[in-house]
Amino acid sequence: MALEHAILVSLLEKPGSGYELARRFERSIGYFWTATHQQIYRVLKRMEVDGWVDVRDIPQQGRPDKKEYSVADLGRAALSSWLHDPIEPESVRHDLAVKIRGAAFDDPTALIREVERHRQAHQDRLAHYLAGEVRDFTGPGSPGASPAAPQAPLDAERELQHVVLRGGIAYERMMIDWLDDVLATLAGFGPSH
Amino acid sequence: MALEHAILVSLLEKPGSGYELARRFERSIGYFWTATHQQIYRVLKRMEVDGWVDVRDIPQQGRPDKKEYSVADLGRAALSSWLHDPIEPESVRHDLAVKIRGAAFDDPTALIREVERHRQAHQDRLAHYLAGEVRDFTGPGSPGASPAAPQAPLDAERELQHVVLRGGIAYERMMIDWLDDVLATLAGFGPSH
DNA sequence: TCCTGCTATGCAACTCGTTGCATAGCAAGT
DNA sequence: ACTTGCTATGCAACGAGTTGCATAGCAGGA
Repeated sequence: MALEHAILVSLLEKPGSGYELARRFERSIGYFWTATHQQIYRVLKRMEVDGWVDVRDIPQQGRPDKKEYSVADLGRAALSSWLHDPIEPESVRHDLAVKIRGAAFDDPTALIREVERHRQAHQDRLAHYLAGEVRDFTGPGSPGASPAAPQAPLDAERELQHVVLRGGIAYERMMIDWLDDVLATLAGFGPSH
Repeated sequence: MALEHAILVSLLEKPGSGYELARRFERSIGYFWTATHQQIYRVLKRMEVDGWVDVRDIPQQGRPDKKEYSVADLGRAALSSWLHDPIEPESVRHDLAVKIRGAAFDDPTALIREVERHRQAHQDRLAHYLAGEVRDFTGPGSPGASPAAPQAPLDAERELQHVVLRGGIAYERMMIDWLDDVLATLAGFGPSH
């Protein structure tokens, strides 16, 4: 299980409340690990009991109080130990691939709209990623860096976030290309024209 | 939930026992949908109760009897209805991406071996896919097809399996390229040399 | 002979993930 | 005045997935 680890990473990048975490899991880290607010609250509570995170009650005006969580030493240690543990090649769940194979036993052309919807979703996400890349990873510290600054361990966090984002971009591009391939294949069946 | 649908597709492609299904879920369809024998037996039993599949007891010699499942009309209908239902853009779980972002708060270079392991796993799977492609999707019926045969709806099953496999190939290639990018990024940190 | 490993099926316990619902104050639009 | 929507947290129930274990016969190697 790695939701707790994803939460630790997110809290290390920036402390925040369960609610804020839930929203990060709709963007950013959420593109690589999904979680609902329910899971997050439940796991945060357990992590608090286990001493992985510290809580601070923050009164707010005009809105409910929030509990700001930050990573405790025990949490850092737990993350470190997880990082040093090898993990298995992750398991995949592609509903769409199952549908495509299943379409052979139904009307293949009926899948076209569905595939087009997915293609659009990937296109949107790609645009989103690219915008984020321009926003967060161009400018100061990126191209050649200032000649004086050593740059080496300077911003590991930033560079690692960037390489993960590049992975997301590559993934979306591949999906769009593949879905085009799927559409071309589906178009080869039943002359709906 | 779609395990039942994945099972229906697999049984339509070829009837078989729970055990055989479990092994298919380690190869072939399993690259797009994972399941253990436990899940499969449990779900198969429910599908039998619901009348989605038919069972035939097949005595064997030298080994235990097996129950061969095949898809019943109700199952076909259930699959068809699922195929016509739109599904959400699938949720992803990339442990490795979480690890990479987490490495910023630990020793990034310690991840290199892990990433190399994953790269190797993807390389192996790619080789496996490519071998399967040559084996199953070259030769009779593929390149231009015989001029006499209409070919259009002739082998939808085969063509759809092929396009899914091409997706797997594209995915593995993308991952290998991305992991190279990750390795290059990690190598930019801590001079372990 | 014993141990390992394969086919073949299954139970029980547990954890993880999902869905529906509930509370509660404030802001902003109709 | 009413409704919608946002921040913020949480319970309860259920369904899905994982892990450990059990049975049972046969094949093959040490």
